[in-house]
Amino acid sequence: MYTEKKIENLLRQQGYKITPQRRKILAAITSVNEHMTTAEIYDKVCQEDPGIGLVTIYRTLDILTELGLLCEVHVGGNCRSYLMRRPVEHHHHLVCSECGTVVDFTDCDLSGLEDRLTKDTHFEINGHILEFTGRCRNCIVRAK
Amino acid sequence: MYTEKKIENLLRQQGYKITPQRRKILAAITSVNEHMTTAEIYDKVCQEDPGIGLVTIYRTLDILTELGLLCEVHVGGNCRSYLMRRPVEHHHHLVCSECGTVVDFTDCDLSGLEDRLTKDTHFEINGHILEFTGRCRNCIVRAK
DNA sequence: AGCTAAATGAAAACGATTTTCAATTGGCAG
DNA sequence: CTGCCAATTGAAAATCGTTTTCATTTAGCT
Repeated sequence: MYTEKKIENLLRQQGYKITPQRRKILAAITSVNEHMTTAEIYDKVCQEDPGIGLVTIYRTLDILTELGLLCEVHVGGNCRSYLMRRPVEHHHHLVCSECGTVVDFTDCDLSGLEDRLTKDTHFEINGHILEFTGRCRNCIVRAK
Repeated sequence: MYTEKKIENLLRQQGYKITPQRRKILAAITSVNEHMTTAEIYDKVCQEDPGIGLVTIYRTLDILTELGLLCEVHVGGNCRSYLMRRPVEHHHHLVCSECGTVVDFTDCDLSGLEDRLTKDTHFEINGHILEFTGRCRNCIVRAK
């Protein structure tokens, strides 16, 4: 689990400056346990600091993504890429196609499949995306 | 496997008209066994009919996607959604992060994982995305 | 306190996709 | 075969999310 402070130190270590804007962005991201789109993060930060530029959000999110502190959800017909909070450990998503709720899970044993694919295709596999889609409990109940 | 004719009939059945433009788009898509972006499909169709509008490509691809005759690849940092050919059968992708080559594979036994997730989360799971990323044989060789 | 490279915000640029709208056309009805 | 009308088309403009540009500000070392 990354605290705001830890992330700040990480940024400093990498030579990035700690600006008030970045502090607010970190505060926004770490305060929420849900997946958020860029726009949602922007909105949240704006509540604190209406003067902040959307560009700054993008730039900061880019840095955080590059450092592996954030990751993205790849789901949905239009393929909008949703940013989400702290992965660190390898994990996956279960996404409700009705309300967008995202549940994380970590264990996925794909090593057997990966081995077979490596053998068949001679690819050097270095990662995978695994996402389940469905309807969450709430949406099932609501539909009745 | 869908032939051009079969797709035309499917469209007709659904009340869509068969126009010369749509014929050319179908010809382009069915003639290629590779994954193509919208732009690539557009280019290909343009070789046949330079007058065709990109809009028409988009509209036709939307229809075909809705009818389940096409699907998309969800991979890559910027999450560009690549359109590709005829899925019909459930399948997955192995994508080279360097050159973009896509290899399909069909078998993925995720039923155990799916069962466990259903039990844990009470989601009604109805699908999944599984994509491996890596470097293809060519790119590995080239890098040496 | 002063300096400098990094960071910021506004505006413009951008690429992919969608909407608008007037003109055209496929395909059924007569 | 002909006419009609809703569906389809293409051009242009609009839109969306993201990136670039650039002049101004600022974090953080000296």
